[in-house]
Amino acid sequence: MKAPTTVFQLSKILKLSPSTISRALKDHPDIAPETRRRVLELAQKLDYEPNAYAVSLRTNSSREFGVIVPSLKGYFYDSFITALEEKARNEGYSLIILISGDDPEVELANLRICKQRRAVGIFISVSSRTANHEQFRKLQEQELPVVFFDKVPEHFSGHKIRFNDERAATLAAEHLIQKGKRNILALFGDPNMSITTWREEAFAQTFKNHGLAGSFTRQYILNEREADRAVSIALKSNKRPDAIFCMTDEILIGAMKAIQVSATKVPDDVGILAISNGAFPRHYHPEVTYVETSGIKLGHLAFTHMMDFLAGTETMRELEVEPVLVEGGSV
Amino acid sequence: MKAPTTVFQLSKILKLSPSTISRALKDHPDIAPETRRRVLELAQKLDYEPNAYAVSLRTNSSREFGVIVPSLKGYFYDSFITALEEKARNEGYSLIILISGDDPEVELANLRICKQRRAVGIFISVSSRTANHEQFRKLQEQELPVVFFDKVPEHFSGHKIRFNDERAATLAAEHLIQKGKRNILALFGDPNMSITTWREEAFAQTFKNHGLAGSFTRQYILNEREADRAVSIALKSNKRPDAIFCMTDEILIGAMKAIQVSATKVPDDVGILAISNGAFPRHYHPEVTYVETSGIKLGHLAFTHMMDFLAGTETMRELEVEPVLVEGGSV
DNA sequence: ATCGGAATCGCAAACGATTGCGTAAATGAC
DNA sequence: GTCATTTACGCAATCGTTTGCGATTCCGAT
Repeated sequence: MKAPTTVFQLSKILKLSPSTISRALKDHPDIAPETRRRVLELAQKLDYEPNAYAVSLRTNSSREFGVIVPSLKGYFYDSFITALEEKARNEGYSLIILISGDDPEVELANLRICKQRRAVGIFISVSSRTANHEQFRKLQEQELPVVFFDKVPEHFSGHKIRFNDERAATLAAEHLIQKGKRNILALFGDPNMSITTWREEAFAQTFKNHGLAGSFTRQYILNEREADRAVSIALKSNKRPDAIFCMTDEILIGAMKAIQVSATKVPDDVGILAISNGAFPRHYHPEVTYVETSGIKLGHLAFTHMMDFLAGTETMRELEVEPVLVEGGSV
Repeated sequence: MKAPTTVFQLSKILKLSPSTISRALKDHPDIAPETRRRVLELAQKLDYEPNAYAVSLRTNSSREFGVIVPSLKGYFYDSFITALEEKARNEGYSLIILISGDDPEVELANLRICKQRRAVGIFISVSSRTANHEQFRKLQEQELPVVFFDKVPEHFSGHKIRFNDERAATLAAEHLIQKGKRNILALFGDPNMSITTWREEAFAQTFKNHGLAGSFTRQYILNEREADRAVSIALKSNKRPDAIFCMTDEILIGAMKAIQVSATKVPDDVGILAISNGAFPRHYHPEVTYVETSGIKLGHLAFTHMMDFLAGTETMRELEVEPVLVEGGSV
């Protein structure tokens, strides 16, 4: 790469000092209009762009946030990041996006990168295998704001932005109850993940509150294929479920594959309801009714909270996004 | 944020010069083992991380790439970026990911950010509305390597990494012919996009080469809903197609919705074949046969080429990823 | 005792932009 | 014409790290 234009070069050409160039470029009142015009003109002509490193070093402010996610797939983080990026760009910030691949080692390395880049703040969805919170404690000690989102560490206090999972599961359960479903196959995710526990308990509690504790059968599903198999078996059984609840998009996809194989009609033969980011449910016909856990909303809230905290108008808090029911035609 | 530890602080505490600290931290042979040990120990204790801005400013090398994409959605860019990020991280580089939202203005702003950040190189999939190539010419003038990928500008010469679209369409056509399909509904995308033209021409040519020019009906589809409607109508017509070809994932999704509504059986009643990144075809049952245009492969090739060019072992070139047919059970 | 040469470490100048302070010239008030 | 103020610009330090060039000590070899 050719050496980019610098203020010094501009100053030499115009026979001015670097100070004057710098001030002219940022509309400092000390500069004569005619001088400013000449500077801007030459800067434009020579394609001058300020060296972000020099600026950040001198002003000691980086204007960038670190974003650490386990993966870009999963149809959630992409929308979260999209929301974050848009808001950040509008405020003059940019993002360092780092993918941990659900590996605590890489996650740690990524945190170091954020520190080296002097990020003003970090957004992180922790890897599911992250057990040690020592690094987060250190960051707090150094007063580098860390906003946890989606997958938040349970036994560590900090900024947390997540969905109200209990409410999501409750909404789902209530809708199924209201639609008269009394023999539901409820598919939950990994029972070792706290998100599963929360959703499952709220789901069960809702049925119990309606005196319908026996209206659903729960099953734990680790991946798409397992969902496929579970639903496939259930549909063939003699007491076929009248509705299927899918805790995640992944489970929904597996379930829908099984339904497509069978001659089962949705929603007449069996109802489907999922908790989802909102993309997949629309891929089917009829569109699947779902409780929305929107990455966009989460991204907006996370960014707003970060900015407020940086501005000093907010304290360390745990915030929740309220999910809403989006009716398709599947229940 | 608290002020992070600096070499200067370390040097004061250890009564050494900053030079010695700096050298000790990077295993310079001039440093005595005992001294190095003491420095590393204190650095560890005080959580020292080098200021990336100061390093980049001094060494004049940023070790980061700019990545500009129209969007993160669409299940293609996410995999491309994932591939890029992994390779970059392994080489000690990181990515500045910028989303243009298919807006040429934002795209331009993003390019400026890359320049200000002194990115070593830029990967960009240009917005479909980008008509002016002036900015790219300027970048070439400044010898800042720009690698175009996926959506590459047609009338501008530069590094281009894209799929062999002609081959993808040819593969698709040949597979349909081989399977005996003679009444195909071929759904292409926006006729104003060059990618559509390439795929369409190769598709048509393949049929012509087999003396089967009349075996398919082409239709242009701008979005998912249009695909849904087109297929829906076609399936009800008295000369129902024996196969449907979908040029993109978006079209596939719309087509599959229509198929789910009808009582049509795949592949017995109608075959389905798509050109896809590979995620969606697996969501259906039977899994949809597709010609793979893998974001992962494209990402790997783009990064490798960028590194080779930077190393001087490659020249400005246009490279293509060869698509492969992945058989599901839909044809 | 002298000398050559490792082995260690420090000095100081960079990298590019910003900014408090100082100063010369221009302007205004009287 | 004098003095005070404003206008417009320059000086030089600074951010944190790197690195070429010395400088010092210490050692064994002659």
